[in-house]
Amino acid sequence: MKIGELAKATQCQVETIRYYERKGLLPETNRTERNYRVYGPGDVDRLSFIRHCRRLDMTLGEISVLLQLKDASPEDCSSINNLVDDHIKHVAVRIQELKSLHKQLINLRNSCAGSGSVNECGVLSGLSRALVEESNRSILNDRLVQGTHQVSGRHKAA
Amino acid sequence: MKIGELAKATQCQVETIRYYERKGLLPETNRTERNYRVYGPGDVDRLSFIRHCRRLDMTLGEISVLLQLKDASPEDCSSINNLVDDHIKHVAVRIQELKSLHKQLINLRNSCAGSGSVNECGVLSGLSRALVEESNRSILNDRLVQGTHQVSGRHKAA
DNA sequence: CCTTGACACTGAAGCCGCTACAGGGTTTCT
DNA sequence: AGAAACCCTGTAGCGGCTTCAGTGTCAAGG
Repeated sequence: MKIGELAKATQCQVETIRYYERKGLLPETNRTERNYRVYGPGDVDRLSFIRHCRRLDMTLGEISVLLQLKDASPEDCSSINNLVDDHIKHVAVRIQELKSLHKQLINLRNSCAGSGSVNECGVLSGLSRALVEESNRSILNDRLVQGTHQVSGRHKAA
Repeated sequence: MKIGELAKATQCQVETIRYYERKGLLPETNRTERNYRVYGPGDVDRLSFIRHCRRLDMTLGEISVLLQLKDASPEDCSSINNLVDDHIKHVAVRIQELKSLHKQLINLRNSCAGSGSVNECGVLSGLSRALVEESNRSILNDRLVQGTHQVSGRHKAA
């Protein structure tokens, strides 16, 4: 099968496949006489695996490690489980951060009395002040949160 | 005051200040004879505002809009509130996505019986299959989640 | 047989919000 | 006077792609 067919089979964009190849997640394939990449069912499996991992928000680095463990088929699965456990922790931390953020934003929003002028509004002045509440200060503290906004490429395309 | 002092006053890195200037969030300042940027108290306010917004994970685009509204001081604050409301929605959506993700990961992790071989483990095979549960399928569906992993620059520095 | 359109290829640049570095000049302190 | 600490510009890097420019290939229809 050619790259376009693989793309359809895995719900993945053609460019993304080539990108994964460059990054070493997919092996370099055989080529046709005319230099087209040729894939087999094993490639569908491997790419599906990668995409599922990405959907679980693992980094390409983590996925790389998983693929190596998978390829090596070691005796026990503890290294895989450790990786997954770590990832679960990442996600849990992000959720806590975002919850704290959400709380702060709601507080901020509530500081607007109604439809008065900006000067009376409280939201802008709230933004001018440090508005970290006592609530979750220890978590959010001084760091930036990041990651609320989705990268939109896939959505536009799909 | 010079750029380093502004940086200290706002807990912001010097390079970030110059970056904001390039991006148009901070105006181009006066310069000394020797071409050093010179800032006043108004700049501290403006940069603090920007940093607080960033701490609330707004994009520079959103902050730009807020700054314009702030500068223009319109009659009512509804446009500001709308922006903040939208942002709150973004955050809420991200939290839901991450919760669903977390659930899926826990399920995946539980599919490992114990310390058997990888073949029996279930985690890898789970990753090979689509493992979106019925639970939150509508939300996560086919899209990538992203943003679990923090960009670490600031932490290293601080 | 020729054209049109869909597909394939490479390489480079763009997105976000910075960070970091190279390679200079200036100021401040000892 | 010399060293450390600051300032400047410009460029490249991070992740995970996307997009674009420019070219080549292939199957179907007129």
